[in-house]
Amino acid sequence: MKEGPDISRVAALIGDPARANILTALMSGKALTAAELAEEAGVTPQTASSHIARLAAGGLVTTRRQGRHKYVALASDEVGTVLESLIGLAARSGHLRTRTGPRDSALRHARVCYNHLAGDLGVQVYDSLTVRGMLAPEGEALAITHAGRRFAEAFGIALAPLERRRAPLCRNCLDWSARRYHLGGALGRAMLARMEAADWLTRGEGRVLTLTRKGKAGFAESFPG
Amino acid sequence: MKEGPDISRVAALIGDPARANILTALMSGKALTAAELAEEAGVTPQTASSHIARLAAGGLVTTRRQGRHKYVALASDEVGTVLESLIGLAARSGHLRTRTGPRDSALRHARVCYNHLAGDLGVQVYDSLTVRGMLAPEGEALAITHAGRRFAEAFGIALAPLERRRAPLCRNCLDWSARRYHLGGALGRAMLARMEAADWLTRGEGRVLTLTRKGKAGFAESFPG
DNA sequence: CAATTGCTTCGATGGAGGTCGAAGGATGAA
DNA sequence: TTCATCCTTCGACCTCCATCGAAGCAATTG
Repeated sequence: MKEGPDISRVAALIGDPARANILTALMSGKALTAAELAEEAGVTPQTASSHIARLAAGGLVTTRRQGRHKYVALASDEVGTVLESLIGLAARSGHLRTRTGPRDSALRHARVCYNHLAGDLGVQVYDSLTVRGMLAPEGEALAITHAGRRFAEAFGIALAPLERRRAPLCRNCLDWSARRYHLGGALGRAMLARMEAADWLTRGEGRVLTLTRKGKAGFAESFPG
Repeated sequence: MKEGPDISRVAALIGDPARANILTALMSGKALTAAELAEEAGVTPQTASSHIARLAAGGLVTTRRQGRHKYVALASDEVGTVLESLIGLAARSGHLRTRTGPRDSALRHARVCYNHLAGDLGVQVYDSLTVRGMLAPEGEALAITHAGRRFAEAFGIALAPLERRRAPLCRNCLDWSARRYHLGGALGRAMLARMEAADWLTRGEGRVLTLTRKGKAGFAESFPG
């Protein structure tokens, strides 16, 4: 009937609430077991099993058996990118959930977005780096400056191995809660890993990140407003 | 149950084949009437009317009455971007349609992708500009060089007004048919408009573009391999 | 070897929604 | 006004599929 790839199949996969919850939970970047995903999605293990099988058949997730556990993860960065762009579009179109849970405010403050830092804290980092000339946004694109490279190395991040990969080093990532940009890409992931290693942040339930006392001081010093 | 914008609602809207066809047809950038969309989607006018109402309620399209016609268009560039990224994901995940129509090969050669040039011809332009140092890709980002600015102005494109807009000037757009990048963004749109004005290309059925004799010579001269 | 845990398959149920025929506006043309 | 065209609403049908109970398989534990 029409030409091109069948976009509706992929969209229909994401279009079920239970599957969307599963995919959203996987955006933390961690591999989760089928039982955990069932809990996240609010369905029974049987139902989750069927959904996971569909997502895997559709190429959106990969599964790996380990003992009697089945670990599920997003199939690629591209899937995560598509999900984030859908979240952005949904937020702008006013498709907010009717029920906002108690974790909501904590999520707005600091959360994981495919292994990089998002939320108000992520926006603060982005703004601080941009104002001080470490990052150079050009439209939707984002480049790192020489000053930014020095800063990253001083922060404990080796840029060279990150740049050898095909994935972009810096990427503007649109924050659905703040409607502002935060730092994605390989550098964003490396920075979050560094912050976790330095005990600035601890992972809470789901995608929530909690700021430690040490982190509070560290952010104020390294990323002044 | 979960936090954040409701991604599944938007995805479910795109997830119906008829609606996906409608949205894909609108990616030409033109506003189409309800009857035309019904034809494109392969459903009756009643069904199309219902789908259009849902898409409008979901914020994906805008409608405008003009006489007894109802013109439908994508609501924003962001919707087009999400659709393209979904097309890319679908193509990589192997969700190709079972039936490939006769227009398929023409589409692979040259087509409209949200008002800029895509297909083999679009990739040729992109590669030619990149090799000759007019465009500077950095990861997923894309910048225009000084040489590129001179080239664009000589091609009859005033860059200043384009840069005042918030939308990016250059954007890498992933081609589902060639799996390579072509030039999107404001500059991509301006170049296609210029090519059409110069009678290099004519719009065929749907998103198909046909190369004229004049255009054949023009491409060979302006965008040598 | 049980017993327990984690996942999957099968079958039945129920609901959501896509589809079109028929009829009813709404707009413009003759 | 009358007609034709375009779109919409209503109602009925029907398919698809999400969901869960029950049972079965697989792997670890005692």
